[in-house]
Amino acid sequence: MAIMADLPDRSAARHPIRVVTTRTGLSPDLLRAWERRYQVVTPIRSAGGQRLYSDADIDRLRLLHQATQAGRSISHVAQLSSQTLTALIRDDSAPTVGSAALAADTAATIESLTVAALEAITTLDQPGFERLLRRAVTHLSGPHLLDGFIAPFLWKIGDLWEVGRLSPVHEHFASAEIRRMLSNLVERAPVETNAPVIAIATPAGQVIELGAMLVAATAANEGWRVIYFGPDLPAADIVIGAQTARARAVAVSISHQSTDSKLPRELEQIARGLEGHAALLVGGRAASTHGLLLKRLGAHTFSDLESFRRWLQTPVAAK
Amino acid sequence: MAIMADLPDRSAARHPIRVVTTRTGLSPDLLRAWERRYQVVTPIRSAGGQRLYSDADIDRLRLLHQATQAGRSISHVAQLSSQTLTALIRDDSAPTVGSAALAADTAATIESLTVAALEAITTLDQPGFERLLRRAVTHLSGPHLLDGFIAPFLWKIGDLWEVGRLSPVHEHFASAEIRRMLSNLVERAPVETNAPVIAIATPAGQVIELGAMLVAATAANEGWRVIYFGPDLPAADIVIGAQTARARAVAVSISHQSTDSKLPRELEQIARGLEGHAALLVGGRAASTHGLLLKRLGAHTFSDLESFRRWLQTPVAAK
DNA sequence: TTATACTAGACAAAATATTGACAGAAAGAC
DNA sequence: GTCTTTCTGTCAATATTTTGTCTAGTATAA
Repeated sequence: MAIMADLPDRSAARHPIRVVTTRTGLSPDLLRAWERRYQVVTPIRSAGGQRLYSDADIDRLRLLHQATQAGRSISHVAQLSSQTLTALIRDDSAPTVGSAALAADTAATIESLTVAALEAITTLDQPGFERLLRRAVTHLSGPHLLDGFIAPFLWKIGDLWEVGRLSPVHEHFASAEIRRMLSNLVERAPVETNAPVIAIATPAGQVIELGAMLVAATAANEGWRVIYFGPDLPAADIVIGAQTARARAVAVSISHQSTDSKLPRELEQIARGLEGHAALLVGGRAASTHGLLLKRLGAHTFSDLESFRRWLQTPVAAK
Repeated sequence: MAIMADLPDRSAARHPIRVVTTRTGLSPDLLRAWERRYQVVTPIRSAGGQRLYSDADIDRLRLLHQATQAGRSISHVAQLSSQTLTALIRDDSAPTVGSAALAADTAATIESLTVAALEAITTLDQPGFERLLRRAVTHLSGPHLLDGFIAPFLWKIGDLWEVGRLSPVHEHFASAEIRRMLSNLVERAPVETNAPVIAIATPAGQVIELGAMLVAATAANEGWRVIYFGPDLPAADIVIGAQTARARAVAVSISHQSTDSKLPRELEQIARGLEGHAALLVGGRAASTHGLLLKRLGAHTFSDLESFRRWLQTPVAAK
């Protein structure tokens, strides 16, 4: 799968401070201050002495950012392990009594996670599946989690379902759990107050919502403020919503491809309604079907999360 | 055990006053006043002299908060042990849960929350709405939150939507946010390992899911283990799911009442499939429409969350 | 050459702590 | 019942700590 191909490079990649700033929402000054005062991370240096951050560094900085946003002082959380941090953040965002202990099993690869998750789904083992998802969130972060685990996993479930190896209960159960996990992810992503807004929905007639939720999680992960409208929303309403929320971009997900649909008309209406105010992004399994139309409308289409993520990362000014 | 070594040391985790404020709902001033006057807790201090609370401190403060809200004065309960407090609170809250009368201040809280929430929805103020929901979760507990705030609020939105005062965007937006909050509630509810299992779904043709989520949150709140299948699931699959998960009860929510539906046949099929293994509970706006049929099938029907909650509370042996 | 990054030091804003005070509510005394 | 007295939550003033940002001068990268 093309998505998987460029994953390995990611762990070796190093990023200058500018990139870290856009991805974490922390200013360069603050990054240096944290490093100087508390050694929160220790990026390697280039030949000339400039900082080069790893993906792990960025993940850690994100966690620290969330912790401080939850009211903790940087000096107290700076030395904590990533695991402790995730546990803290989870509890912080849940004012209700959270007494569940975090399961800290051995680090699990995506492969073993997938196997175990499929097992949990077929036996409808709710606590087990929830534990697995939580473990995935703890051990994989950002792109690895979404592009590398969740998206392929959903594909797999879809395939098994079509073949008849999984019944609708299993698919429903998995969807509900994954949906909860994703919406939590969106909720907990650190967002700056002046972050650009992206509105996410599924056009009228499209009731499958998981693709849209993946998109939402990705956008939140890249520092955008997400306003999520859910599935099956008429074009006119998508436009109203985008305007009211002052969205910089509108992403719609199309996964089901019906023959007699009024989808083209809906898409056209959205594009015209947004004209100039916001970019229209279209993704999902059935997006490419309407490629020509979308190109004419000036919309961006995406075949995978990776390219969508890249679009999100390009500076807003360039759009 | 090697695994334990990796566990974040929860007991060692310390929290600054701001975090305690959000978790307990007590203002910083009040926290300091209680400590100064009655030594309700004695947090350790950081090098700079700032308070650092333990998890136990937070638990104790929560108990004290509940006790005072139940009408006891802080000076009387400040010295009591946590056990005594728990017993007190249980006795205090027991009578009020059943009665329809809300405490005056609770009613006021709900009123102001409702007004603010409607405002946030119409302006599509995502951060604001999220903040409101979080505040609701901290300030209202269990029945008050669900029966008293969320359920009526959903009705209100539905009404406004029918009248045309709210457009589908607003309704979609509110639904997505509330759904997230409810699924969080389910996830965080403390569940004992041998708790009875309840499966929750919406029959085929019923795509409105919020009623089912309310039911799920209520059940989780009453200590049941919830397995959630989501909307639009065929009868045969509901039965399979209930059996696989060894559910003691199956709750289905019917909110949409269509004329030509195959709903009666679906309900009948579920009832026959469960025969003897699990109780069938039917709720939702349109449940009463099928009252006769359901009675004949031996199903329990509920017109509100309150009666549903009572059923959940009756000892399992009696069923 | 121009934009970006680095160090070191300084500074202002934000959060917390302490003490003392005050108004309304609750409890007791008469 | 009415009148203290006590209790309780909140607020103000001030001091201290913590934190994020800024400046100045220098160096690196494209």
